[in-house]
Amino acid sequence: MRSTQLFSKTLREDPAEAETASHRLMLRAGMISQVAAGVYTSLPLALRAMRKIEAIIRKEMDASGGQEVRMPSLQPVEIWRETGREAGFGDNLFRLKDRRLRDMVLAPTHEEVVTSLARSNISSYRDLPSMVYQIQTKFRDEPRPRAGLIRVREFDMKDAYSFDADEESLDITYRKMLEAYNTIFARCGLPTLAVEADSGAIGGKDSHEFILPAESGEDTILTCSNCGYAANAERARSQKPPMKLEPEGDLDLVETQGIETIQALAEFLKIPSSKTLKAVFYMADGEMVLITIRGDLEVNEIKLKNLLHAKELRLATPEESQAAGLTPGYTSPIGKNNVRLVGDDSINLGNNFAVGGNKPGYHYVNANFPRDFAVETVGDIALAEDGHGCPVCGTSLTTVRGIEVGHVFKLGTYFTETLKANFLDAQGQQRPIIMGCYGIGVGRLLAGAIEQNHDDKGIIFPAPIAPYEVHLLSLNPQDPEVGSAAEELYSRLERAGYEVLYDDRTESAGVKFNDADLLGLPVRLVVSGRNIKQGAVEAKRRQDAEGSLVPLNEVELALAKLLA
RNA sequence: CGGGGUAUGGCGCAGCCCGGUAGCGCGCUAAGAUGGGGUCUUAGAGGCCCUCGGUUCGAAUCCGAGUACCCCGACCA
Repeated sequence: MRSTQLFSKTLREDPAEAETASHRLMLRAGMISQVAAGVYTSLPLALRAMRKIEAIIRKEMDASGGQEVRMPSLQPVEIWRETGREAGFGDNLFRLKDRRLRDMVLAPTHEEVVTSLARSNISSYRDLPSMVYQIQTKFRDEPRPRAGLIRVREFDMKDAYSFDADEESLDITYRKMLEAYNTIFARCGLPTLAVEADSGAIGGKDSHEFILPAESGEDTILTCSNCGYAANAERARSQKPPMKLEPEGDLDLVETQGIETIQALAEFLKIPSSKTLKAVFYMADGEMVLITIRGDLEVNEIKLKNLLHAKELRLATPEESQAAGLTPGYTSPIGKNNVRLVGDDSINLGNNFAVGGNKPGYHYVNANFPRDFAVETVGDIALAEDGHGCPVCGTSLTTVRGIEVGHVFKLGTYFTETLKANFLDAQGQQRPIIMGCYGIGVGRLLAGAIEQNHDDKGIIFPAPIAPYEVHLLSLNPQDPEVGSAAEELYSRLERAGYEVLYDDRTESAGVKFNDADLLGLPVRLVVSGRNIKQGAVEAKRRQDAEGSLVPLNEVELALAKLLA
């Protein structure tokens, strides 16, 4: 491709709206163009990179026994009602009406349709296991699209769905997919971390996310450098900092006028925050729940939601707390019987806690569980944090920020049961098919790749997903000698099958070098008067500081080395 | 949904406080010079100043109501 013909242009200045590196660079490089919040046009350079990612994905999915299909985005709302996910997705679901005023949705994912498909195509254990996948557009009305292609409302996703007869078979499929995913990301030149993840409201046993480490990422991961444990903070378990047990003291009420936060309480009483218990008020499916957790820990709402089997969970409003007789800053579970009481298991780690006095201006000291208060349920509902112990080996956990680029889960039989996708087993019994699903965000992976691979001058594309392999610059194409040498080299490389972006513009050398750095193609070839005099071109990899002169007739040899 | 911010040629911005019919840089067009890190000169083209309403002889500018986009949060009492 000649630069003079390329549809998009680079920008000399940073677009004002873009703060995240990948967003800024993709706009400047002329890869994407915004249409609305979270809605983008992919220009030729971005599309080529995405096609390369897709090709890698297809190859691995096919190799794992997947068969490509194409399901529609436009779907009747009824199947979403059947599975309960019309409500589940809520406002994230794009809705529209057709001309007969029937309710339709733009699909955010395809479990409903694929399960219906399985119902009509799979009837016997002989049809299992099997897997279909597609690379197709998803629509999700995200509350807050952000950072260019990182979080958008319309995006391409590879989604695969597996069908198995039993759990053992699903295990095999699942492990095969974990491997395929590792291969895909490795082949894209992108190191990812497979981490344990929350499987969401639908349930299912195992779930892993593939995280691309990046500072700008939205996910927080806890990892153990010793045993390799890695989990999303949403569900990570941890060994909470232990506290020495003391001889139990007598429960006592002390005056603490104006002391309303854990921090103030700890300072006032000259004790660590881990010697306090804090009370947090939630509404779980409309019911007030009082959470008690050690003062140095935070509530993990996802863990809490899972523990309570709640559909909807949110913090209680001040009015709701008031109505339940809970005094902000001074509440404890002691003597409470008008609300549900739930405790984090940290209430067992330590004793003689300071807790709210249940009247303004007072706190109890030496509160002990279960001597002084009861709770309906005790469970792990605390957020795992940097420095906590690894749940497997006890080593101190560290946190990493990252971008979720893939997610795999064992779905089990939720969809096949509600949509009655059964098969006949060898004994002639009807049983629900067991499903797994596996997604990769193509555009997000591209953005993540740039997030991870750039410097202050621009993108540094991993070779396997670069829009072109070679950036051929002709400095001063007006010069007949340079011009014809560059033209010859260009057509020679094209014929040899290289993907070349040929900067044939009559721009100054500086402009061309800067644009080449911005686009970040793996190898840059420079044809100039001074190189040609020596019968050579300069070859330089984007990530290297210096290039080297290569004789004209050895360019292919050099490229083979530099692109390896 | 809550908070903050922005909206003026393709991009980045000034002008607004103090109302008088729009300007700068980049990019674009043309010509010439230059030719290894955003080079220089000259001449041009390009704007319902987000929308609607109001005030006024007159509104990019003042007032009101919208809309869009960006950022933060959606979490501890």
